[in-house]
Amino acid sequence: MFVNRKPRRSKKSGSAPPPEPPVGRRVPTQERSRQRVERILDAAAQVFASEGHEAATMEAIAARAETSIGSIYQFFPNKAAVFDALVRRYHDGIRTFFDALLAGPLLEGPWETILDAGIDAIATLHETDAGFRAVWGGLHFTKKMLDEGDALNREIADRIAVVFGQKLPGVPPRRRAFLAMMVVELVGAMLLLAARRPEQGRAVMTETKAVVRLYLAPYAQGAAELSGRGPSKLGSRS
Amino acid sequence: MFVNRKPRRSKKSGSAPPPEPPVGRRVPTQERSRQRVERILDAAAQVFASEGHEAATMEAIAARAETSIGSIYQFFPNKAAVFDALVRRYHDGIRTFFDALLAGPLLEGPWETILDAGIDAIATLHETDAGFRAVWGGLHFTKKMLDEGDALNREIADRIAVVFGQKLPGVPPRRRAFLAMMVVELVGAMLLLAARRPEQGRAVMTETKAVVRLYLAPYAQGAAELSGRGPSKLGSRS
DNA sequence: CTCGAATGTGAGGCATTCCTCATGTTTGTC
DNA sequence: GACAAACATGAGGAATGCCTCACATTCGAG
Repeated sequence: MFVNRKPRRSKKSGSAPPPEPPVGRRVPTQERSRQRVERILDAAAQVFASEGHEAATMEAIAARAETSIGSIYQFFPNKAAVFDALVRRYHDGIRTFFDALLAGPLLEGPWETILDAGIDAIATLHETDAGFRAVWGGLHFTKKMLDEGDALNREIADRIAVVFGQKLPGVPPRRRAFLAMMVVELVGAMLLLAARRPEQGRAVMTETKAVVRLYLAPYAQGAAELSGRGPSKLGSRS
Repeated sequence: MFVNRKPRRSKKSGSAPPPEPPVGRRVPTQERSRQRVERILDAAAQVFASEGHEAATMEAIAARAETSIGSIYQFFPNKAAVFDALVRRYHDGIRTFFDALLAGPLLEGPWETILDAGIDAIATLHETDAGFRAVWGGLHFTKKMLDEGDALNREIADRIAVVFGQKLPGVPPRRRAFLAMMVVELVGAMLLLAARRPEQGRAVMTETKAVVRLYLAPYAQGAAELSGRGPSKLGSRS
């Protein structure tokens, strides 16, 4: 466990510390320390991704960041805060990623194109960025982190549901949200699989696109009445 | 890390210990201790599943098993061995599960029925057994454990590929294996999702069945030539 | 340059954890 | 009942990890 140490907030007596961040640490004001914080987060991601979670000690992170333990504690109150910050950084990155994706000219095309391009883009991001990979797949050793990952997935699903509203009209909102959730989770899981089996990674993502297309096809414009599977009440059960 | 203690194998001198398990510990011969070993493994699964991996200390496991730390070390050489045994136990359980599933009269029916019944059965197992859930989704904090989980998935996929050989003729073997892998991983991921969102769990599994059916439909008897998607070389890339 | 504030450092305190081992208890056999 | 082997126990040794704090260094304004 991380935080169950005695508070021990002694502080030198004789002077009232004026600002003092309530729970966090010093806020970096110089460029130097801002870079240091970045290096610490990079190191945390690298150590976690390559050495595994057991090896992610503060010593190891400090060493990889080429700094000292003390420096870490200048900016982070404890170990959990480091990983919180790391998670937040990558989650923000993913949000930005989706902002860019859904703001581009992509939305003009048919839904199949959007999906294919979106999946390709995420796959590339996942392949490229080790930190993203670590946060996406492996940083779930705290209940809180798992919850935050889940919350991010819901957020992404919400955005996709909006797109579905435009591209798959005639599907009731609840069902739309459910479909979006399924797509997000499905693609996310397949990303993990692709990372776990590098030699088949590309093929996995190709098939993932096919799966999602097949899954959504019955809901595309006008197909609802033709096939047996149309918009239904599924997904709104308690 | 677990095992990087000095061997310290002192042993009393003066007598050649005749059997002595090479790396493990005593092999339980009495019924009493056999039950104790079971209780220890149960406790390990429970602690891990409910308290999370950080709380899975030997003390906690001993307490939950209502025994002493010393007793654990009577049968397990170290902490890693406990989790190894736990993983092995549940993996064996899953193998037995598939043996029963694929040996029953189920195989006589059409492939859709087999898939639906199989998915339902696994979902029930996953819902019922907390230990299974812990091993399936959360015991991946060691490289070795992740690898063993991956190996198990491959094993399951191999068995399913055999069934595909009977039920989806005309699909080349490599493609069959790939499809089986996709199905296994897809269902596995959806099980995790269902556990993460209990209120939608049933709906998720229902949709999973639909996804898998849609995915496999083009490969069913005679459909290969009709649709655009037939047996292809996909999945055999390096 | 001067000086105060911001920043950087790492040995060591404190807690926690794994694991051992001397001692005590139970079981099965004669 | 007597005895040995199997089994059970938990205090404590050894290691490790988180975090602090006194001191050193760098920065930037005047």
